[in-house]
Amino acid sequence: MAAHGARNRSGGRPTLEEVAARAGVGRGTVSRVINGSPRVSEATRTAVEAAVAELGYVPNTAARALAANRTDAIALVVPEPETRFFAEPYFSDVLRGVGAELGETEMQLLLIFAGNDRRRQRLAQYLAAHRVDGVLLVSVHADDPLPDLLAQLEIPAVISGRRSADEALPSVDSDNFAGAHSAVEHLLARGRTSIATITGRLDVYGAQRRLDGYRAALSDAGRPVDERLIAPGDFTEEGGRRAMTELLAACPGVDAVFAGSDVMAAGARQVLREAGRRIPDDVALVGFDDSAIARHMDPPLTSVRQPIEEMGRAMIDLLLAEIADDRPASARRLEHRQLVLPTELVERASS
Amino acid sequence: MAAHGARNRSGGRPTLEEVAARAGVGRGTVSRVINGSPRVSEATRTAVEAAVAELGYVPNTAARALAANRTDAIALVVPEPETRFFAEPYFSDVLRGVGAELGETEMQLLLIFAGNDRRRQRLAQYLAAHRVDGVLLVSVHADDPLPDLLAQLEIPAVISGRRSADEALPSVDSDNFAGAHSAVEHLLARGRTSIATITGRLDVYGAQRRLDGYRAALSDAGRPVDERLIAPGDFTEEGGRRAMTELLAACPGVDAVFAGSDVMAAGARQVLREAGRRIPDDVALVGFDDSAIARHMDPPLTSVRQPIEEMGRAMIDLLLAEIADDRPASARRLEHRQLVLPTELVERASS
DNA sequence: AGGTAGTGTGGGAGCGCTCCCACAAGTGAT
DNA sequence: ATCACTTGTGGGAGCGCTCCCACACTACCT
Repeated sequence: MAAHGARNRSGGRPTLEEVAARAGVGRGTVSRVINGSPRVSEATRTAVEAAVAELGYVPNTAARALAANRTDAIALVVPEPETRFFAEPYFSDVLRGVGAELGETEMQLLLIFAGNDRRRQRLAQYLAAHRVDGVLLVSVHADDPLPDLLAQLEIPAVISGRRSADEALPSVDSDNFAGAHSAVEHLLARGRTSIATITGRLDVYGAQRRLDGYRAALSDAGRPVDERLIAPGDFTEEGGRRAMTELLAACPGVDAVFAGSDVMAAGARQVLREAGRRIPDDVALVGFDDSAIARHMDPPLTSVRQPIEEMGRAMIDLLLAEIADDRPASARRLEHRQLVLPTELVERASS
Repeated sequence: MAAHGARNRSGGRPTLEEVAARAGVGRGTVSRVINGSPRVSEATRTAVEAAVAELGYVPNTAARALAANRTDAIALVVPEPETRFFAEPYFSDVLRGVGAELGETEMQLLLIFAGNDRRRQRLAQYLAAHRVDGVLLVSVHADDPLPDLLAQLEIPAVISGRRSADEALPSVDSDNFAGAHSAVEHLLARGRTSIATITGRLDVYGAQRRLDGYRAALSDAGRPVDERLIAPGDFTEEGGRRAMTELLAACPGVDAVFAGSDVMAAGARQVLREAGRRIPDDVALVGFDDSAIARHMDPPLTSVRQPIEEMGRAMIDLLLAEIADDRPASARRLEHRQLVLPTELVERASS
C-alpha cells in the first residue's frame, strides 16, 4: 500500500512519471486524470486511479504552481497589528466565516498581518511574487494604498466593508445604515428621548454609515439631531470609555447610547456603572456586531447582528469567481460586484 | 523603475536570467546574491543588487520551492471546528503570539482547521504533499493520530501543550500544575475552606495537570481532597454551567471555585448568580488563561495567566530550529525539547 | 619555475508538473 | 476507397529556480 517509488530528492514521494509507468500510460494521461479532464476513457481512468492509490501519489504543488502559474492559496490580509485584530471580535468572526467556507474548497488560507511599515513592505513583495491567487482584505481605511496595489498587480481581491459608496473592488458589507437606523428606532420606541451615539473611526466607511443611520433615524422620527450627543470613538474599549465620559459631561441627561461597536459599548458600560447610572433603567445601551462579549456583558447587550457566516461565504464566493474569471481585470471591474447583507437587531436586557 | 523584462508567461515579471543579463553576470551569481551567499565579490554584489532594484525582481517562490524542496511556510493546524477555536480565547491568544513572532521572519503562516473527518483527510493529503516546512499543533487530545502522522512523514512539528508527561514531539506548555497550585493556595490564603474545581476535558494533559495542581495544593496545606468537590467540565461555557449546577447540588456549602478555564468560570458565574450567591462574598471564583473575558467579567475574574506571547515565540523558535536542523528526525527526537513556561496569578475582584 | 590551495564565477542538469502539438484509431459521409 | 472529423493518447518543451561541477584566476608556498 505504501509508496515504493524510486528514491528521488523529494524524499521518496512518487511522481507523475512513476504513476504513469505503473498504470502503463503516458504522463499526460495521468495529469488529465488527476485534473479531472473529461477526455479520458473510462478504462484508462480506472487504471490510473488504481496506480495513484497503490503508490499513494500526491501531486507536488510547487511543480504545479510553477507550471500552471497558480497557487491554490488565498490570503486574508489584515492591515492592523495582531493586537487590534484579536481585540476586535468582528475580525475573528470574519475569519471564522471565511475559514468555514474555505474548508469546503481546495484552497488554502494564509493569514497575513500587515500592521506596520516593515510588514507592509514584506506584503508588497509577497504579492508582487504572486504567491497567492487572491486576497481578502479586511478593515481597510479610506486612504489605504493596498487596494490600488492589488489592482495594479491584477491580483483578484475582495474587500470586507467598502471604503466608500463607490467602492471599486468587489466587496461584501453589511447594511450599516439600516442596522444603526433600527437600533435608534428601537431606542425611540422604548421612549428614550436623549439618544447619544459613540462612533467608530470615521475614516472607516462603515462607521460613517452607522452615524448616518443614527442621524436618519432621528430625523425620520421628527427629532432634531443634537451634535453634542455624537461622541467620536475609535472602535476600542478605551475609546468607548473616553467618549462616554465626554457624553456624560456634555449631556448629563442622556438616557440612551447607541455605540458603533460592542467593544465600545463595553467601555461605555464601565463609565456608566462608575457614574452610578443603571442599565437600562437610567441609560439604555445598544451595541453593534452582536459579538460574544454582547452575550457576556452584564446586563446582556442589545446589539445589531451582522450575518458573519454569510459574509464569509459571500467573500469567498466572490473571490473564487474573480479568480476563475480570466478576462482582464479592467473588464471585470466594471461589473461592480458589491454585496450588502441585511442586519438584525438582537434585543437583550440592556435596552 | 518598473519591470520591463521580456513578456514571459508569469505576466512580465522578471526572472533570474533577466537580472543576470542586465547585471552582466551569470545566473548562478545572481542566485548567490539573492540568497546571501558570502562567496560573491563586493563589486558583483553591488551590480546585481542594482539590477534587481531596476527590474523590480522578486524571486518566484514556486520555482524555488520546486528546486530547493522547501516552501517557506508553516501551518498552524487546529484539530477542532472553527467554532470551538474562536469560542476558546486561548486559541486566539496562541495565534496572536505566533503571528507576532512570525512577522519577524520570512515564513508565512497557513491556518488549517481540521475539525471533521473530511478536513482531516484533506490535511493528511496536504501534509503528504509537503506543502509546508513545519507544523504547529494546538489543542491535541491524548489519542490524536496527527502527531504520529507528522512523525511518519518526517515533518518538523511543535505541539502546544503536551499530550502526556513524556511527549515525543518538541512542545511548549505553561506550568499548569504550578498555576493551579497557586490559584488554590490563593483561595486558601483568603480563608476559603470548601474549595471546588471544575476541570477541563481530562484527555487534554493540561487539564489533568491543573487538577493535579488543585489536589496537591490542598494536600500541601494539610487539607483532605473531597472528591465531590471535583466536577468535570469540557472547557465550554455550557460545561461550566453544568458543572457548577452539580457542585451546588452536591455541596451547597462550597465557598470557592477554581475553574480550569475562564470560559468555564463564566459559565459557573452565571449559575452562581442565578442561585443568588454573591461573588466573591459567598463564593470566590478563579479562572485559568487570563483571557479577555476575565477582565470583562462582572466582577472581574481572578485568573492564572499564561505567557502567551512568549509561548508563541518559543513555538516558532523551536519549529524553525527543527526545520533548520537537517539531521534525521530520529536523531533529533532524542533531545526532548520540551519547554514549560511559568504562570502567574492575576488577582481581581472575584476572589 | 612548479605546485597547491583558495576565491569567484558561469552554466548544465534537473526539480515535477502543465500545456499543447502530433498522431493513432475509430466513425461516418462522400 | 477517400476524406474529414472526433476521441484518446504520448511525450517534448518549458516554467524559474537551486545545486553543484568545472574552470579561470590569484596568491602564496616550496
